[in-house]
Amino acid sequence: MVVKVKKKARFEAPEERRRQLIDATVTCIASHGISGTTLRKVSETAGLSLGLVNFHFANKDTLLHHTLLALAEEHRNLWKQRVMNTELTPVEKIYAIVEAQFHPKICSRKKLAVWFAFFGEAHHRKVYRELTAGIDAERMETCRTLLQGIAEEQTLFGKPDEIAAALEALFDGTWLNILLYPEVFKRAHAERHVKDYLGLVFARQCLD
Amino acid sequence: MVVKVKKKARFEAPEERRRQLIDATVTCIASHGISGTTLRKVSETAGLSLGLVNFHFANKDTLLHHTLLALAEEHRNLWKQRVMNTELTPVEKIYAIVEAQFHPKICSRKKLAVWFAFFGEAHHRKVYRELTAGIDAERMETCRTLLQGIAEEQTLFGKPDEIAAALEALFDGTWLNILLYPEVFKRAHAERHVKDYLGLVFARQCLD
Amino acid sequence: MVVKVKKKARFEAPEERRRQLIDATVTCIASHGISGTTLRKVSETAGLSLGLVNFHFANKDTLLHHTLLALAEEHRNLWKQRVMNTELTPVEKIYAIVEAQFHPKICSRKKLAVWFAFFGEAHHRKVYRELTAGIDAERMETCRTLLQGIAEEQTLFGKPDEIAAALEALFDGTWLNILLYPEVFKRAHAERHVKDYLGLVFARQCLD
Amino acid sequence: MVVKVKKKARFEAPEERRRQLIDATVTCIASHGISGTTLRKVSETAGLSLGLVNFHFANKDTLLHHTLLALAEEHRNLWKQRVMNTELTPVEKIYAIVEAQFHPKICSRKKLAVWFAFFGEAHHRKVYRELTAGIDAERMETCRTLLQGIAEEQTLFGKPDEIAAALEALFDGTWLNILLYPEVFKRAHAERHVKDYLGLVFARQCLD
DNA sequence: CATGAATGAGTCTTCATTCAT
DNA sequence: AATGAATGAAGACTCATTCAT
Repeated sequence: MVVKVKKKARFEAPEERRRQLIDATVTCIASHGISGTTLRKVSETAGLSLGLVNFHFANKDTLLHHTLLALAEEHRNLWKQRVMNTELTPVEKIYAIVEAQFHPKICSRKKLAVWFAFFGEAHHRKVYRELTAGIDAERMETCRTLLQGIAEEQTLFGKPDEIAAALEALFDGTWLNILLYPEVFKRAHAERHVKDYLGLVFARQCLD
Repeated sequence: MVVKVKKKARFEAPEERRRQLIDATVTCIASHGISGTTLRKVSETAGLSLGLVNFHFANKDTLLHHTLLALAEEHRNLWKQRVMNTELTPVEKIYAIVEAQFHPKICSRKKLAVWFAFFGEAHHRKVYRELTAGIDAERMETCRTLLQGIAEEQTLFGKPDEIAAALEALFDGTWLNILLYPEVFKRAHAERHVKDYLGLVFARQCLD
Repeated sequence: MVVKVKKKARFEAPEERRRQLIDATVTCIASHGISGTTLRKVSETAGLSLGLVNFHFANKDTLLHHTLLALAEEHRNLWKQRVMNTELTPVEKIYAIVEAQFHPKICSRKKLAVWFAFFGEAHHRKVYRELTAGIDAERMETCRTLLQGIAEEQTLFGKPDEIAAALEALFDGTWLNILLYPEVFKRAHAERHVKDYLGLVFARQCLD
Repeated sequence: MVVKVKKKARFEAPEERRRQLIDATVTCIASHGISGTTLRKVSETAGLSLGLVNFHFANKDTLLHHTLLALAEEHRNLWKQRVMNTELTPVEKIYAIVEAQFHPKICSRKKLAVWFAFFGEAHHRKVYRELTAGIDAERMETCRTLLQGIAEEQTLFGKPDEIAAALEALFDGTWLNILLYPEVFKRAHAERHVKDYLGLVFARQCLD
């Protein structure tokens, strides 16, 4: 005799469902890449039915779009909130941005994998640019402005523009190293390397 | 009466065929990513028949494998040959490695796209590691050794280990920026930023 | 505090609801065909909720069934009422049937589209037959009987049976032409053509 | 033990394959309508694999397109060839067109079902118009021209334009009746009715 | 009565791979 | 060696239907 088991998750708040699906998408992208992230795998990972994905997100692209946005906003919120803190000096704010970059919530291998999944295919790169170019530019501009302010106070080895650009490159490059060779490159190392670079730029060694 | 016209490219040297197919694969990955690179597209791009792809490469994975290897070896050959040059000082060798990294043959957007295609998906990342971890390690180790040698001669702001690691990160990070925002980040800028970093490390500013 | 705003159309008379849904179904079938008529589209067209459709009609087939019946009955009522009119001569009654066939309420492109939607698929053709074969036969039989009566009074060029059959064919064929090429074939033309045919049959030309 | 049965149909001439698939499509549309004609059913009906359909026809729409064209051309070839016959009088040519319309090869229920399948849905109606409006117009124009020629020789009850239009309507209407009520309406009856109509138009009865 | 989230079977389409020629 | 027709598994997406609220 067949006993109908009561399905677990019906009638959740819509926002909650979307969040569940986005989380599952992050997990899937991390494991299988974007093209290997099938809607079936996402639904299974989320413990929901296949059709539900398309009910809450018009199509796969929309789901990916929201997944990327969710990560981008989580990251921005983290460093923005720190930069807003009026008690910090400009130098401290820059360091805070570095720390946000390598914060465990942001710099988990799972999430790094998602970023690089978007970087890995021309189509998704375009989507990435459309969605987050602004956020990237905002962070870089923030750094540049802070550096400019610092430059008025102390010697800076390098132009603010170029230091900001190098910083972005270090952020991305260390992320990639962590993703590729996690046994060798750890979050703490990455943070250290970037801070060491800033140490050179802020010329503490020479000033002393 | 029907006369069978002889097809253009039959009975070419097998090595030539494989090279053609690998080039076509690079082009396809750059345009459509790995998952969007179908064997049909590769064969059409190469101007060859579909069956030929599976004839020369057991399967798609093997084709990708050889494509990655071809790029990795091209890159290694470039910097190795320069580092071998006994007329260069260690400092010059390091700069030569940087120049190789941003050489137009290596650092074209097409080829960058291929690298990041492999970085973008867990499965391909694994392949990448298996095939090129050695090459990456070799380059980093070479830098480290050179830096160690330099450290015996002059003040170095940073430990050779960490400078080598930061250098790798800068390489990858600048590549990514070039790939993502080609209008903003150019090869020449990238090279400049890395060299500026080395300038800080080699402490020229302070020494002078 | 949240105040639940009363939705516009709740607790309407059930018959009214069904009528709304049938009208929406007609509209949808005309635009998208039967298979393109989804319950969601019907509910949206009617401005009602999705669940309501299945509440008032057991399933899609039932909804289609009632939609067809509604059109068939509307048509029958129109010609029946005219044929009942005891003041008309048999010839006038036949003409009245023709006029009913091309009455704007019956012969709108929207409704023609629905008829031919049912004709277009074996399954729906079967449904059509089950529901309206009787109505079709009734109309044809009415014509035949009228023609038979007329034949006793005047020369008729053709047998009542066959004239009735030809009439049916003309009805359907002109409808199809209006549906297919509305710029070329208008309701008025169609009516004219059928009446011209009757003119030949009733042999006015020869009698005069 | 599993014995691999040799698959029957490999490497047929491409044109032959397309013909097989079109035939299967006609069969499927007749049984299940256009929306019920799945590529799987088509491939099974043809005894071929699913993927092959999309190999020979870019997509379902293209397959339908070619199916419709095949029927339309078969029909046109039949009446055209007869009208070309210089030994026939204009009246005989008109009758030949009628006979072509009800020729067993053209007027099989299977093929009628396909025509009305296209008539039954707005989207397919549009396709039908785009593909065969010219053929329809050509046939009607041919009739009109023939009738005009006849009118110069003998009394014609009706204007050539309108007779041609009525003829088209009779063609379509009788086809529909055959499709809907095959037990009642037979090909032979339909042909008879149309010829009777022409008999009235050509006014034999009155002339005698 | 009414709602709309949830389900899952079914459809079109793509594509790596095979293999007769 | 070379070709490209053929295969079938797998993916995105749709939709009738159910059902908790």
